[in-house]
Formats: sequence, structure tokens, C-alpha cells
Amino acid sequence: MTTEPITPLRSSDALGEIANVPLGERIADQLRQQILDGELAPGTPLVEIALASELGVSRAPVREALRILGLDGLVETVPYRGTTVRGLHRRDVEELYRMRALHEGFAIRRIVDTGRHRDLAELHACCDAMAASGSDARALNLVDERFHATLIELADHALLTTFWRTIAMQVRQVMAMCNRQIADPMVIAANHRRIVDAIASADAQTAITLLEQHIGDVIDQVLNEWSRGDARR
Amino acid sequence: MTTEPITPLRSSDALGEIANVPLGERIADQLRQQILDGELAPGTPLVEIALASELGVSRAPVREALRILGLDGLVETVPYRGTTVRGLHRRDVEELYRMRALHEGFAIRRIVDTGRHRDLAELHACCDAMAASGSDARALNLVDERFHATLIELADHALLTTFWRTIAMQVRQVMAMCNRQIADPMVIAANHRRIVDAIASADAQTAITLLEQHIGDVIDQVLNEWSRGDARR
DNA sequence: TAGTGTTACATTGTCGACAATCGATTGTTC
DNA sequence: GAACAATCGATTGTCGACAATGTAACACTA
Repeated sequence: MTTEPITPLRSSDALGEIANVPLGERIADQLRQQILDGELAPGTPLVEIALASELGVSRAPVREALRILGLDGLVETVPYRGTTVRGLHRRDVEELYRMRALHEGFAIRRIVDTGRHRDLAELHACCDAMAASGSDARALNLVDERFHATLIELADHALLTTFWRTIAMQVRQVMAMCNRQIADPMVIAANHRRIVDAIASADAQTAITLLEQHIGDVIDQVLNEWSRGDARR
Repeated sequence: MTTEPITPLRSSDALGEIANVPLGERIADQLRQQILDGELAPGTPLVEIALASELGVSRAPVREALRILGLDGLVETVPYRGTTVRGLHRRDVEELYRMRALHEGFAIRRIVDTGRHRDLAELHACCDAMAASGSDARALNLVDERFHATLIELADHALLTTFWRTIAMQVRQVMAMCNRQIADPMVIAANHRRIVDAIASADAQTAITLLEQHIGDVIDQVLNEWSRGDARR
């Protein structure tokens, strides 16, 4: 658990964004990154005083950070016992993806129902980027993430966005543990393009069916990888 | 904002449940109760030091409690600005109920798909209790809550349960602000019974349609009450 | 008066120290 | 040797005080 001292730099990047972010949030960002990248494996205990001394801060902001991560569903806290990186069982993974399909399907229906299916430029761009990603697995993952995030954004539903954020976070955590490349970028790009086309022609039902098929495939592949690789937790 | 000193009693009720619950959680329970009962109106600022002195504790457990309530979606916290009881706009209410319909529909499909639609005794009992609730609005609300909670439980999906808990919490908050009695208990009981029957005959699609209709009606009534009564926040 | 800089205050963020709790280890008794 | 009680160490929970931040009121300038 090599947790480097946090950078005292402002965490913002956009111009003019000089908001002062509390220590706790910056620590949460850093730990989240490590969890999502697989550096902090599921089950790893996150001891407050240890993290505090490693980061050169007191326990208060560390507690704050652990609370935030709990809100993201990335850690589990038991009173008087401590906090650990959440272990993902086979069942959790399956539930996660079914939930994801449910929410994205809802997003599609909403996009069509509210007539927002004519502004799909960003989604098309994502498909193009997927096809062009070649063998760069990292780039493919990023684009895929952007595609689905855009889908949710288009639905224009704050509560949906909140829930989906939690789901996407855990999905990313799962992906980090499936190191092996999953599928052919061209196939993935084609799958997504079919979904976008169905949305564009206001055919929500077809789009949802395609999406569920796609996610169903991903579940199979991930779970396959899961049972073979390591019985984590 | 009459916040009474927290009871030092163990918060448990079940026999033998002598688990020691941290102060923060007990404070969260108390504040949640007040928010859900409408005692703490949306927009009410929750000042840490004020709550701490009122409750006779330090700020640490109060902060903890506010964090927990944030996780429930009942309060909003802005860094360096403070925490307030979440204001519910018309749009939030609409999003909330659509989300609820989505999740309960998912639960129904899952109950049917996994063949769990033969153990609906509890749901039937709820319908009976609804019909028998007469003019006791409070009792009707409680039974309604139990009905939908049971539906979610039957789906046997941990992540769904987590999400639904948040939704149910906010629904209860909305209900607390719609003081006027919404509808005839007998009608509500009949509506629910139709849904249960459809589930029992493994007809998920019909059950979901009925559910969506039912929730659609509730949305209309609540939003109607909403726009007339008070333009809260 | 409109606009700007400054100051004061209320509130949250952070810190270090102490108390409470849990699990395991050790010691004791039969 | 097994069952039970006391003890210990590790960790979280709670506390009070101080620092950092943001808002609003105020004085000042043009």
C-alpha cells in the first residue's frame, strides 16, 4: 500500500476554477484512483492513523475521505472495526451489470421520449473513437466510459445521474481486475453504433434490447474471467 | 428547530440486540426522523455547533451524522458553506417517482424470472391491511411502505435494495409534506391487489404496467398538491 | 449613488489527545 | 486438554481548541 503524500496543489484544471477543495476530498480522490486502478485490492484494510501518517495529515480528513468513498460504494465500514476496500463477489458483479443495464435502458427510453434523440453527435464520435482505438485497451475503456456517461447525461435526469455514478465507479473497479483484453474493438464499436442508430430512429425498444444483449455479453465475459482468475475475497 | 437531547439508551429494539451504536448513528437516526416527519423543513440549515450544543455532544459525531444523512440523500453539504435539509423541487419529485417505478418494475421482473412469485403471502397481507386501514391515513402509509419494501426484498438483489432505500427515504419525505389525504384506501388496496395477482400469475409485463399506472397516478396527485400548496424552495 | 476595498463574524476544516470498543492472546481452573 | 476469564494491543469514536474559508456589513473613493 504505497500511498504517496498528497499534492498540496489545487486539484482543479478548468480555467478560473480556483475553488479551494478540502483535504478530505483530495484524499478521497487519491484513494479512489488507487482503488479504481486496482492498486488497492479488495479487502485491503484502510487504517485511519496509518493513512494519516503516510499522507502527513491528521485523522479527521482521512475519516472524511473514507466516508466519501463509502458513498461511492468503494469501501465498507463497520463501527469500531474499521474500513476496508469493498470485496466484489461474483454475485456483486452480476448485480452490478444488471443494474447498469436497467439504468442505461431507462436513459434510452427517456432520451427518445423527450425527443432528445436528434443530438447524438457525441455518441457517434465515441463510436468512431472506439473503432480507431486499435489495440489500445486503455483508450478503448476510456471511450467506452465516455459513451455510457454521455448516454446518461442525455437523459437529463439528476437522480439517474447520481445512481449511475455509483454504478460506473464499481464497474470501473471490476474492469481494473479483468486485466485481460475482453473483446475486439471493432465488434464493440459496431455494437454501440447499432444502439445509437436505433436511438436515432426513435426505436427505444430495439435500442434497449441491443443494449441488454451487449451488457449481457460483457457479463458473461467478465464472469468467465472472474471464476478462473482468482477467487478474490 | 426543537432538537431534543439524544437518548443515551441503546437504540436497538430486538431482544438481545445490545450492539453498541456510535453516537453519530444515533444522532443521524434522530435527525432523519425529524426530516422524514417534516419537522425539519427543506432548506433548514443544520449547523454543526448548534446541533452539538443542543444534543450535548461535540461536533465530531454531529459531522458523522450529517455525512450519513448525505448518504441517504436527505441533506446537501457544500464545503465551507454548511449543510441544509435538501430542498425538493417539483422536478425532483417527478424524477423521484419515475425512478421508483423503474426500480420496482425491475423487482417485479426479477421476482417472476427467478420463480419467487409463489411466496406472496406478505404482499397479500399488506393488501388486506390496506383495505382495513379505513380512514387512518398514517396506518395506510405505513402499510403501503411495507408493501413496496417487501416487493424489493423479494427481488433479492442487494444493490437494488441499497438504491431503493434512498428512494424510499425521499418518497417518505415528500409524503410528509403532502398532508392532505391522497386517495381512497379501498381503491389503493384494489390497485395493489391487481399487481400482486399479476405477479402471482407470472405476468410480469402486466404487473409492471399496473405498477407504472399506479405510480403515475400518485405522481399526478402529489404534483397537483405540490404546485398549489406551497412553493417550497 | 455606484462601485470597490476592508473588516468582522459565523461556520466549517483540521489538529492532537483521550476514551471506548473489539478481537486475540494469555493465563487459570477443572 | 478444554472451557472460561482476565488482559493486552490495535483501531475507531469522541472531545475541545485552533486555523481556514466564505458571507455580509461597513467604510471609502470617484
